[in-house]
Amino acid sequence: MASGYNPQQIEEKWQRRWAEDKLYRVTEDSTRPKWYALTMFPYTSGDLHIGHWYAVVPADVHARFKRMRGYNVLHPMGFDAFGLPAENAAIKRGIHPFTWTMQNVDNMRRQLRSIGAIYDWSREVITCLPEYYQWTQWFFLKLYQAGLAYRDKAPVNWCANCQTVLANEQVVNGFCERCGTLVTRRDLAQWFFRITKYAEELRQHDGIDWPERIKIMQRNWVGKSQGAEIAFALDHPGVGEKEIRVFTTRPDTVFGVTFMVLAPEHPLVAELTASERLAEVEDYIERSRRRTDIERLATEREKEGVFIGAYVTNPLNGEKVPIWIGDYVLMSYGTGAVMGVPAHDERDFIFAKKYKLPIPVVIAPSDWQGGELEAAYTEPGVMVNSGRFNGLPSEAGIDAVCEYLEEKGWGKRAVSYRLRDWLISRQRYWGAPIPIVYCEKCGIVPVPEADLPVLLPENAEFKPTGESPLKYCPEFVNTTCPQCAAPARRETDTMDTFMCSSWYFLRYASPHYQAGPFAPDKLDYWLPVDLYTGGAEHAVMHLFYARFFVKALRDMGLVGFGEPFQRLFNQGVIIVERQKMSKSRGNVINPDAYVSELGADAVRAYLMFVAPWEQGGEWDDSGLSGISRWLNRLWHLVLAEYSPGEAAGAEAERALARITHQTIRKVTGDLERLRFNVMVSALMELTNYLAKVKEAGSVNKESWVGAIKTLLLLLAPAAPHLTEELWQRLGYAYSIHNQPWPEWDETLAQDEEVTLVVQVNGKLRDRLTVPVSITEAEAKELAQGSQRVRAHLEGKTVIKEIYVPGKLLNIVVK
RNA sequence: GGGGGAGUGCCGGAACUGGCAGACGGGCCAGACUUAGGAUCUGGUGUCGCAAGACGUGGGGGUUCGAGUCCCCCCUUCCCCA
Repeated sequence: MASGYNPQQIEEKWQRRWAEDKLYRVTEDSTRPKWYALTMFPYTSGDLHIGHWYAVVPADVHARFKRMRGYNVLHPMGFDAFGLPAENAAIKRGIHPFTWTMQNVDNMRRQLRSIGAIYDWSREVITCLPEYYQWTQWFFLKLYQAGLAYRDKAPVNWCANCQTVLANEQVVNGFCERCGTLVTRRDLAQWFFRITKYAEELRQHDGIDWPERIKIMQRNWVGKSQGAEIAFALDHPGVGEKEIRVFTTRPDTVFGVTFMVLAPEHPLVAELTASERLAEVEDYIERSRRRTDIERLATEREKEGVFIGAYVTNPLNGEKVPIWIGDYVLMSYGTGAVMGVPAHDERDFIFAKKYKLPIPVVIAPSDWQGGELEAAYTEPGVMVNSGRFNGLPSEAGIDAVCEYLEEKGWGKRAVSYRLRDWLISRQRYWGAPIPIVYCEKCGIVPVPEADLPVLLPENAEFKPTGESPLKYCPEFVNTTCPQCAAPARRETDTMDTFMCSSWYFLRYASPHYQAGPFAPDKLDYWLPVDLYTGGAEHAVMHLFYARFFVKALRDMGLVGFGEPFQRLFNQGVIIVERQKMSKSRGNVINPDAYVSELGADAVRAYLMFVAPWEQGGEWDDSGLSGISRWLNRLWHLVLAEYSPGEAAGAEAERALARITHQTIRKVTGDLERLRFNVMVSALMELTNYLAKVKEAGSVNKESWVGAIKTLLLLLAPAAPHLTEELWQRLGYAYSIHNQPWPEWDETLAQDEEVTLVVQVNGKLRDRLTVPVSITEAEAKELAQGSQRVRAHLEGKTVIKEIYVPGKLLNIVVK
């Protein structure tokens, strides 16, 4: 009798052997179709928990399946290694971010190896190494040259006491984390990428296979609205500006404007404020500085504002409109000014009620009697009190008003996006330095490509200031101007880490290429990514930035495609005790103990089985032991001596072939559609069936051997170590992972008999086992012969009979 | 407030384009083998009912010969945006 299943031994053994043989080493091969399967690379946080496994294992199973189906599969792995936690570790524990990060990489790489995936480790990328971030900086320069990178002022969190910039997480309830001083917002010159240039294209997802909800989220993120930009005339002594422009989606309501609201930081506020209002206005501006944008926009918050004592004129009706400031208007959206139409906008309605501003109706509800409104009416209606437009339906009015505005030169049709440019400056150490030099004479000077990388100095001081530590590193800051050689200063901010992950999938094609970020021929072979999998939390940020990057590179002629990820799939989340796993909750499941006790193969199979991949589910030890039992049973079944019994015969052999081929068909389809849970259950069913066959000895040796072989091949992607071991023990040639995927024969998979359901008035009355070839007439006759069916037909007239071939007969009676 | 999911036995979940609800696994119950069992094997397991049968996929309505599946309303819950 064979020895027992011992995953500890065989898993390590095969992992070593595969590595020695370079079994999963990938090179370009024009004779096979390529398949680029990418899993989002992990952040180097320290340990892989079971959630990481959940992201990684089914992706590996699918990649292995593709490999067996004859594809040349690239399935790489790497590490997203820059970012704040490394710097916090430096501050808290006095360990250098590089050391901390690389220790984590070592540990995570070890854990990832224990999974037994087909990663080609020679292609690993680590974003914090100079050989990588040199190209991150190179891309910055390319974007700068293309006019897609620019410097502008943007607000940051500022602590007046510490005299420093704070990161968002250092602001606790609006106060400085350390000294408790109220945090205000202050403008700082920072770098932006002009992602808004691609707003329209980023809304479209033509030709790519992405989940509908991710596409919707991205469209909402871009936030396109159509409407008009309208100039309200300004005539204010001593002010050069002659108009204030507002964007509105409702030009049909312009006759109902009774006030205008500017963002408190609007540049005209200082000039327009009447002296007697000054104190109140300044006080209001000061208070709104302390609020975050999210607070300012919160719908449940009371809308507040202050009249500044100035007016504009409504071009359509010539009325004087008082100017207010209100912090629910943001400078960064639209023009930083909105028109107030209280009768037809909820926020404006509340605002007008509070400050007793008039609320004239200009869009009449169908049942309107001319009275006052109880609440804002935002639906379509008929235009009233609107001069020449009276009587027009409001939907048609939008167009008519636009037409008129354009004719008179008072405004124009316009599109407004919610999307803002991407702020990439971080006042942090652990990131790729922005390759820019500031020179007294030459101004902003990009670092020449030949001088890359701009290395992060090792000896930076980590003060928990929130300000870039590079600022206090003279060897780094002080340099010479690349243009005029005069003394100059380096940019001390580093780049947002989303920048590193916006192009890493390009690097895997040629990770050691030194003449550029990628070798063009290799890129052409592998890209775009065929299947990209990862968590849905990256729906907007990472996936959005990566798409922007690729589109920008396409327009520079650097890549030949406009979408990086052909198909996107989001797996669900593994939860523990009904809660999301997190370090702070202390409910993180580390897979190492399970791997050493039950084996990686059992953990792999369990994660596939626990729930549909896109859904995720609860981690449950007892479910895992069920899988372990199955693999054990399978092990003994495969290695057991098989001897046909006296009852062995052709019918049972046909039945076994049928089940086997049906299983091939099912498993193939399930893997193709990433339905791993049902794939595993199909393999369990086949195992159970084989156990019965074995017990009965009902087939000849050849049939048995063939079925076992198929079972192993079908299981190989899911349980690579176990199947490799059994494959070898059965005497087949190494490696099972180089075998072609089994094909099914549709004829053999065909059922000979089916269960015909007989219903009377839609209620199940009998089940008949009939040959598949049964005709409608035969089926009806058989049904009539059924005692149980007849009982329900007695004394009734048959009105109609519905027959679904091979499935069902429904007799409708009265 | 807007957008998107999800509600099926005791539990995780099956059910392809409407056609046998509950596959597979866990748990539980009974039995076998055992010095022992958190091992292994066999059988059972939606609810009510002795049975025939009736009921049953969050609730209510609808379409249909037939609805877990399609349509409308409602409830619960999760995620994203505000």
